[in-house]
Amino acid sequence: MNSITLNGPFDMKNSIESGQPLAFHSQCSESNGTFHARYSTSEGAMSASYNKEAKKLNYSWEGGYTKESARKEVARRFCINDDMQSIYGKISTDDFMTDAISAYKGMRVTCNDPWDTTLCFILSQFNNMKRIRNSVRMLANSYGQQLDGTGERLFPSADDISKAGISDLMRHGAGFRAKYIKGAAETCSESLDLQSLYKMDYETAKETLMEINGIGDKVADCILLFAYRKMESFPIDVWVKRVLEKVYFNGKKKPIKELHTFAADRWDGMEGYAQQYLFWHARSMKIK
DNA sequence: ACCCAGGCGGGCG
DNA sequence: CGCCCGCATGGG
Repeated sequence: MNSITLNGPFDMKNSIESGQPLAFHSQCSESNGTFHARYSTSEGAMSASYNKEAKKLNYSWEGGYTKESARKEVARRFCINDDMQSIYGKISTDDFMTDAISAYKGMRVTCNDPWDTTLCFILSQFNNMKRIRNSVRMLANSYGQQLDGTGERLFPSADDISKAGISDLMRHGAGFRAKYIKGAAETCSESLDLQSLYKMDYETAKETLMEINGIGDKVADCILLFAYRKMESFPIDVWVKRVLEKVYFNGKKKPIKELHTFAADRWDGMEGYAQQYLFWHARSMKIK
């Protein structure tokens, strides 16, 4: 069994279930304290589990991975080198944040493939978590490449989706977002190299993403955070908006623009991690 | 039955 | 430019 020993705190369950891309395309189970997840990528399938006592992240794989590339995938995916103490030092600005951190200590902002993240978060608009999961599963089953030897499907690539018809995409769970994911898939397989955004600064990368129909301020920030890990990004959805207004503005409604400025001032350079803890704490506590 | 969901683009004032 | 509206679909 291949494994990686972790130093800092790690909460695999919440890293996956907290509404990040893995929440939409992994299958999870839990048995006597060990959390297990299986997820597909464009190259193959990965099985990973975390043993809290031993602090070991165990993994195995199928498809186009080598021993080295598999290890790299897991280490990168779960961001094992994030310095959690330093991050917590930066974002534990008040009681609400310290509560969130203690509730989900070790939850990581994971690192995901740009196209996977783009597809997941275009699907997320005006949608709920369960339906997003089902949509991704249906799209993978219909359009993803087959993993050799199994009936399992890989995550559908931009090329796979670009070849589908809009009405078929609609029927496979995308609904009115079908035209957006097809357009994005065409752009990403023809004219825009998503790899090129890694070397762009936050603002430029965001402008580039928002040129795609169906990607607005919030979805762009999600892609920049969960794929490119640009920590200045601060996706503001209904939950984050509500919790910010409640905790920091005495319940007063504030425009998105002002909330972005607030976050940038308060969690300067680590807004992304702050958002993930705010979001998941607010959701779990059903703060409205 | 009825309400709502990790927003977005388009149309209007 | 800001505001407001409709949007496919299925889970609660």
